[in-house]
Amino acid sequence: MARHKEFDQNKVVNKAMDLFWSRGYEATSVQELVDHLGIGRGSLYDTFGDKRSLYLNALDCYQERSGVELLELFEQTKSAKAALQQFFAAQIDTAIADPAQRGCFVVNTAVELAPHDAEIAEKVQAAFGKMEDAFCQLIAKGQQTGEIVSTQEPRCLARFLLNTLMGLRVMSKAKLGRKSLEDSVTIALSML
Amino acid sequence: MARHKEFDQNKVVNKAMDLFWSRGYEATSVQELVDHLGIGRGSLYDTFGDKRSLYLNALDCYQERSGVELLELFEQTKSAKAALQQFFAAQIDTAIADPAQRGCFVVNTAVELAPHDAEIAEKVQAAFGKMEDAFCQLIAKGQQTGEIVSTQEPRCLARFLLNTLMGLRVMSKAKLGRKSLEDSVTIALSML
DNA sequence: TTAATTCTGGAACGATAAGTCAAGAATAAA
DNA sequence: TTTATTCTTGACTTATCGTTCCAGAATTAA
Repeated sequence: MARHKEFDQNKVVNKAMDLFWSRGYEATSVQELVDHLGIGRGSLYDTFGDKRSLYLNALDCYQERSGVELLELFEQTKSAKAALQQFFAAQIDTAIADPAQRGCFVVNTAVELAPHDAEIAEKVQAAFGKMEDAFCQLIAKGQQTGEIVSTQEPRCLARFLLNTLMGLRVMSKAKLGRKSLEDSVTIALSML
Repeated sequence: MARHKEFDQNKVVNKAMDLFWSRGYEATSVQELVDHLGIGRGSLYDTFGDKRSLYLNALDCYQERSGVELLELFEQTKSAKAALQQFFAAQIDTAIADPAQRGCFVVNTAVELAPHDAEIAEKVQAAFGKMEDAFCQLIAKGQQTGEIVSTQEPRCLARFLLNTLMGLRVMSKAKLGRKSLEDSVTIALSML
């Protein structure tokens, strides 16, 4: 009866994520979105409702993506400790390599929007919770095999690691140099 | 020859800081500033130039304020370790008590503006550097008295603590509950 | 081919943005 | 008191904001 959408909704959300991620919510105008997404203004509003809903879509998209990364981290055959070391090293590499210093979309959202938007705050909390859980499982695994010290609760250590990660993602916004980030990670992981 | 300013410039900058701190740069309009500052639009532009310059003034004001806090931390007679514990505990209390979840103005600035504004990025770097230096001196002092382990370089430990603090200030944006923050701090400080 | 439906792009909307400016009030030196 | 200067106020400008709407192109079922 009717024609199909001419654009791939998933690709459009990914492009929107790029913009929101690098510029933030307020600093990104709908006009910029229209230009960058390659679809018309009307299509944007028909498909997503409004700017905020598009942002929520982009946020979900990001979380899905980083969820996959976490799953890979968790399921790899290496030791838990090595997996964590590799994970944090990759975080530093990514942060240093990004010329736009986008940091982490969830952290950016937490800082810019969470205090003023309850629905977004919930999403941010959920994202943090997921990461904490992943760390927690990995640590518990490492404690069972004995390669991670058992003097601390896995949950507490997971929170500590999550906190370290969030710190990293802030520091990487300010071009502090690789050494600063590595020092923090080295000491944090020596805790395990 | 001419009349004086009717308003106290310092107080006005402090009020501007309040607004920028809780809403961020982009989400704060000049009209809101005018309403909240209690001065006219013209006075604002005559005195500060533009919105961005007023923001820079507010940022300086904030750094000055937290610089004083750090100095007090450093100069108190207690042990270095106790001073750090007290400092982080106070950070948590402040974060939990703030209904607006403003977090840290420097962190907010780092996330929202530093990647797109070189001058602001420099200010943020300077602020981070100051904190790192303060931590470093305190740690060195603690290592001299033997109450802090000397197995790590003071500079590295300082970076680690700074990272922990930045993490805290992000986590506090998302209403994660006191326990999460305390777990992170407890483990981080057990490193010393 | 026709009719029903949906998508598209851009014009247009009212609201609000940041920033300017001029006119009058206030002040201090002469 | 006069005069020169500065401050304050709010209306104004220009541009852009997010959003709505519509006319026409595109598509598919009948």
